[in-house]
Amino acid sequence: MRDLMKFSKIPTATITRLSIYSRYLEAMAQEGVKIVASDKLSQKCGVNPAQIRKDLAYFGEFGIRGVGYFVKELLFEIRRILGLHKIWRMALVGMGNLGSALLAHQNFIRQGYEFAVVFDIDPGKVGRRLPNGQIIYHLDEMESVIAEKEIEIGVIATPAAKAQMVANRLISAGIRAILNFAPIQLQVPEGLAVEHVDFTVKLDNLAYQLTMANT
Amino acid sequence: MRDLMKFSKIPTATITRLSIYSRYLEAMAQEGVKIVASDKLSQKCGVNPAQIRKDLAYFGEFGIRGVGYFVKELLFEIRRILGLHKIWRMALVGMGNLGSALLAHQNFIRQGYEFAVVFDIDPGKVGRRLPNGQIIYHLDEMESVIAEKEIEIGVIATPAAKAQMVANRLISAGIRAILNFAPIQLQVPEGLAVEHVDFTVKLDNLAYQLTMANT
DNA sequence: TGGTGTGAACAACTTCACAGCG
DNA sequence: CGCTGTGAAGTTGTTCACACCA
Repeated sequence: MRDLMKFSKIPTATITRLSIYSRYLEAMAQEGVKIVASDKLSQKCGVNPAQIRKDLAYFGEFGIRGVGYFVKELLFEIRRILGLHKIWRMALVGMGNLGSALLAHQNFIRQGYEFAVVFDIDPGKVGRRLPNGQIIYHLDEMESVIAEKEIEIGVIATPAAKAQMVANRLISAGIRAILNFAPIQLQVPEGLAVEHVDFTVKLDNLAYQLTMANT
Repeated sequence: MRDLMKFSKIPTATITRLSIYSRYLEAMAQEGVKIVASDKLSQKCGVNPAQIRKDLAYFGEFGIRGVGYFVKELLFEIRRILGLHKIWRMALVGMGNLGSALLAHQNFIRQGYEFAVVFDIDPGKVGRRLPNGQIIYHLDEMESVIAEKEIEIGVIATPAAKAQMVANRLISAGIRAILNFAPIQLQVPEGLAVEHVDFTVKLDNLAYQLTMANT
């Protein structure tokens, strides 16, 4: 981390790729691979080797010329860049099918994330205790619970119709980032971090590609 | 649809945005809104109005100068462009938590998609009949079932370790497109359509943004 | 020797600005 | 008059090609 000026103009795509690199570096580290060159990583990730080197160069000089990168060291650096030297505390909102699926995804902690609280609005669910130990809180308790448990990331897994309302409440409760699974574009104040996971859009892309292929 | 040459160079981002436009047009159509201008749609979607007009212009002239676009007509055109004038038959592979969540997502049919078959490998699940009427087939029956039921899109909702194997089998069974929820970059032959839904990457983006915001 | 780090060329996408038309 | 459709300008991201160094 040398020149902070650099950080302002780093492409989002670079961060996304760093995340992908880290995944393969993790696998390699586990297999006992010590050193990797950008060409090798390129094959695994489907990213141009020059792109990989440029992505890394934004943050420092991690490689050795004529050799490559030390797997463990590079993994450590990327995780540090991404901010994964700590556990991020998340709130899950919406205990439907998707919510359950997310909770069950137990690699989270290893990767640096945990669902510290769960919210729902259904009286039949509120108050129940989940296998992992969490209690389901009512939406109305959000403000106090989020402050108390020091939650930083809100995950919206509600129907689309409720998502904006939930986002508003998360924001006024002091959340700083939102991962949105509902199929709407959230309106949020400047500076708040939002990411959107939307597989219906991806399906439409596939439908388009298949349709075009037949032309 | 005038000049087919145009179609070769349409940005993926354009298709993704068309999908988003269609969502808001649907909402407007339901509310009885007859006409919309690119400025209005821009506010809803968070896309520059010139961008919207340019996206549409790839495919024809759908608007009226000085007026805007007829909501229903534009929606129809976009759905035609995306290939949603038919129901796409999909195979779900992996009946874990995520698989269940996907099956429960019942807007699919209205949007132009249906899970026509479900596969798993767990003997405790294979043969069971799901609420929607589908039987869970074993992976080994994939080749025949996919041909018989004329499946075009495969949806991978298995653990990462199995995803490549499943993809290979889907491909040799004749599938033409894959929606992959497993956190690995699939290796597939040229020309096969693949989309990847990966929320851990999105989380890493949020972690990075939060970390940077504190610098 | 062989692979990194990087300026310079290139390619892709977005926004501007305004002509043109209903 | 107002909003579309679009060339031209601007911006951003990617790839090349090679100097440089372990």
